[in-house]
Parts: sequence; structure tokens; C-alpha cells
Amino acid sequence: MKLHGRKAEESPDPGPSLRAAPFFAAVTSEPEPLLSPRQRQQLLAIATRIKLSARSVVYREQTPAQWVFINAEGVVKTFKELRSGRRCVMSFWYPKDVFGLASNGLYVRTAQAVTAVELYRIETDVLVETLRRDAELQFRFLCKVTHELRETQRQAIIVGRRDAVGRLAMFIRHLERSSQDRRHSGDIDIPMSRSDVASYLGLSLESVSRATSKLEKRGIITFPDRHSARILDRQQFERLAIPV
Amino acid sequence: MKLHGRKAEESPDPGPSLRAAPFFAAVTSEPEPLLSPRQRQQLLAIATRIKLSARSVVYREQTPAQWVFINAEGVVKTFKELRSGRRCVMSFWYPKDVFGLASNGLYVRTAQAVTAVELYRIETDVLVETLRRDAELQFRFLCKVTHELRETQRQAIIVGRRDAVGRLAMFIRHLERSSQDRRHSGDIDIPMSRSDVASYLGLSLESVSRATSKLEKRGIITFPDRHSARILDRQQFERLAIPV
DNA sequence: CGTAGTATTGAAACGGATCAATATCTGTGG
DNA sequence: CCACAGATATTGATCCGTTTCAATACTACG
Repeated sequence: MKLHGRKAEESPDPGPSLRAAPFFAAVTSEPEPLLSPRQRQQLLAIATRIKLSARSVVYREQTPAQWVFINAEGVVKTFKELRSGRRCVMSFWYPKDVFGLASNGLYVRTAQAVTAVELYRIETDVLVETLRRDAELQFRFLCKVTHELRETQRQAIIVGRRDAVGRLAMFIRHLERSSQDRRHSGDIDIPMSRSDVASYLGLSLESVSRATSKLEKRGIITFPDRHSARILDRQQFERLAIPV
Repeated sequence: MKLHGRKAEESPDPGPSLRAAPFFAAVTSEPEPLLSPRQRQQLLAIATRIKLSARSVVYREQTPAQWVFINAEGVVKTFKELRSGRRCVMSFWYPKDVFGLASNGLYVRTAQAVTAVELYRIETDVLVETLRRDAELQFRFLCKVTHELRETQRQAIIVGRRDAVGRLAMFIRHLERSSQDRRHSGDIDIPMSRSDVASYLGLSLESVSRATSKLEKRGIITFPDRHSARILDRQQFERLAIPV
């Protein structure tokens, strides 16, 4: 459901949370790798919660990485601007995702809000010091980054496919999963533009458009509007969405 | 240069080391994010050094992740086997790289030695416990994993290009960088097969072959043999190797 | 309600995949 | 050390799908 209203005023902010598959081992039997309430409070103490409207630039590539961000609400994209003007979208960040980790003190990509967003912002060096003092909290971050690593590898697999329809199917399946918490109807929310999808999948805008048409004509998916999708033929869909 | 001979007998093994770009901030002014001698000893204490011949399988996907590995010598690849028989090579691991981090206690890919290799092998749960106790050591791992994340993103960008020659150029430039330490001549070492290169780049074997031909015909690179390359026209090469 | 950005659809061309034939390399055993 | 066999790599010809260019339709926002 949409978090309607400013409940924040009534009940205090529980603080940032992270989402990740258990990292090293399920052996230690931790079904929940999320942050403990204490850890969330700990992060909250050093974080600032900010609101940005859609299309705001959170930071630009090659600028000093002052803050690390944890998404609380909405979707952010990070991309690399190529000289041809082409934008190469590297990732979409959902609630509970961490982004803005620097390399050599500089941001690597540009981050921009896709929808209106709410973010926790933490001074990079404050976070570093906190993590260095608290191994348990740091371990959550390690899990999270490892999780991101897998997601990125998965994306590399998607882009490795040559057929446009298959790539789009994989992307929609991915969307379906990452938005599972906030799905109201059976519809999958597609917060980003076709153009964003295209540059994430390494396709032209036209190819994405044609791929959606094909999925609709084959009766596999219907697109009630440009920002939502509903799967009609689950079996066919899954078959497409599995890497060849 | 090549670590010839069994020096290990004379001077004791200094232990595993990691390679990564500084993670959060250069602010803390650490030119060397590598492990300290003490940390290497610490890892050495819980690690076993093993030797494997070329083509040995280190582990298989979907099997319990008993160990984490740190590469000491040689090259390992990890790949995903698709049902069509196609192999999708996800990454190549060089000395100082960590691999074998599990998801839910299982390996995600299959790892296989490309050349003869020497690896440090650490029990997954022993490593986890060690990291949980030592925040400073864990921080090195966090840096390392973040570094891997960037590498993977970079690969996704490579695969996103549509021209075969450009992809190959980027790959060779990548090889040049990651093998900088152990380059003897000016030649770049290409330890893996053309077929491995192809499935890493998301191209057919034939396309890779044609791409090498083109690079040679244009006088940009010469391939003295199938496992080495020499850049003749640096300027043209760099122009190709930059993402469009 | 209009306008600028966004998306769809069509036609043509380019480039990589595939199929096929041949060449080269590698490692093994004579 | 050489010869052979299986794996690996190169090269050619054709096909198919994506890109590109272009024209039109839609949508969102002021």
C-alpha cells in the first residue's frame, strides 16, 4: 500500500532498513538479514531523512562522495552519461537499497530520482567510522553489498541475451519481485520510462516498444497503462524470462 | 615477475592478500587498502593453500558453500550453465581476488580453473566468525566486495555495447590492467580461450575471432599467439575501448 | 487546452548469429 | 621426438533481428 499520510509525526521513524539475501551462509540460520531495531536506531542517529521530487539529481558522477544514501521510499536510478549523449542506466534503487558508495572518494555514476523519493543521507566518513567500530552492523552492509553484486551479475546476464522480448520479460519479472512489498493489485508497477528501461536493457527505445507490443499481441502480458503490467499467461511468461 | 620456484619453503607464506580500489573515501587517505601483514597472518591461520591444475572444477553451482577462496596464483572463471548448453561466463578471478561468496549457503556459479592455480581456501563459517569479531579486517572485505561490484557494473557496460570490436577492445584493456603486476614483456597475457572470451562478452566465438582479425588488419593490435596481444596503435585502441 | 517530452509504428540497412568448411593448436601415446 | 586425434580457432555465406531514420500518436504538466 502507499504510505499515505505523515505517520512519521505520530510514531517515530524506525530508521533505515536494508534488504538482502543472507550472505555467507544460511548455516547460521538467519531468516532475517535485515537490521535489528537497535541497528536502525543507530543509523537513524547519524542519518538525515530528505525528500526529493521526481527527476531531482541526487549526486553527479565524479563529484566528491559526501554522503551515502539509503532509500526509504520511491525509486532512484543511477546512470553513466556517455559522450554520444547516450545514457547507460546501471541500476534502479528501491526502498531498503543502499547507494552512493564511492570509489576513491568520488561518486561513480549520476543518481537521479525516478519518482518522488525519501532518502536517508549519511555522511560517508561518519558511516565508515561507525562501521569500523561495529562489526555486526558492518556485517549487514557486507551482506547488502554482496547482494547487490549478485543483482548486478544478474543484470549482466539479462543484457547478454540478444532477443529483445526475452530481455524485457526478464526485466518485468525483476520488477515484479522487487516491488512485491508494495503491490496493491495484481499489477506490476513500472515506475520508470520506456526510455529508462531501454537504456537499462541495452536496447533502443523502439525495440522496447516493439517488445511490449509483441508480449501483448501474444497474450502474455497486458499493459493497462505505460506504468503498469499484468501477466496473463504465467507459464509462457516464465519460459521467456528464463535465460537461454 | 613470475614467482618461480618454491620460495614458500624458504620464506614463510605471507598469507592471502586482497586487491581493491579504496571503497568509501579517499578522505581517510589510504593509498593501500590491502591487508596488513598482521591481517594476512590472521587469514593464513584459518586458510589452507591448495593447488589445482588447469580445468579443475573448484565448486559447482547450487552446492553447499563450504569454503570461500582467495586466489593466490593463476586464473579462475565462474560461469552459469544454461539449459541450452550455452555457458555464460560471469567473471575471471585473478590473484588477490575473493570468490565463492554464497547466497543462502549455496554457490551461485560454477568455478573452474582456467590455468593451473593456487588458492587459499577458508571455511565459510570460520571466515564469517572471524570477520564478525574483527571490524577492521571485515572492512577490507567490504572494500573488496564493493570493488567487485564496480567491476561487474563495468562488465555490464561492456556487454551493453553492440559492436563486437569495441567489446573486445574493452576486454583487452581490462586484461591489460588486471595483469599489470605480472607482465614481463609489453605483451598482454590472455590466459583464457577465445570461447571463454566470447561467452564473457556475450558474443559468438566467430564474432570474437572476426573482431581479432579486424583489430589486426587495422594495425591496432597484433596477436603473436592466441594467448597474448600487443597494442600497436595506442590512440586508436583507446578510442575503441571507450564506451560509446 | 496547448505544448513539449514520451511512445508507437513502419521501412530500410547494418551487424552479429548461425551453419558449414577448413585450419591450427594441444596434449597424448607410440 | 614425432604423429595423430580431439579440441579450439579462423574464415566464408546467408539469415534474422535490432538499429536507425522518419512520421505520427499519445500523455503529462503547466
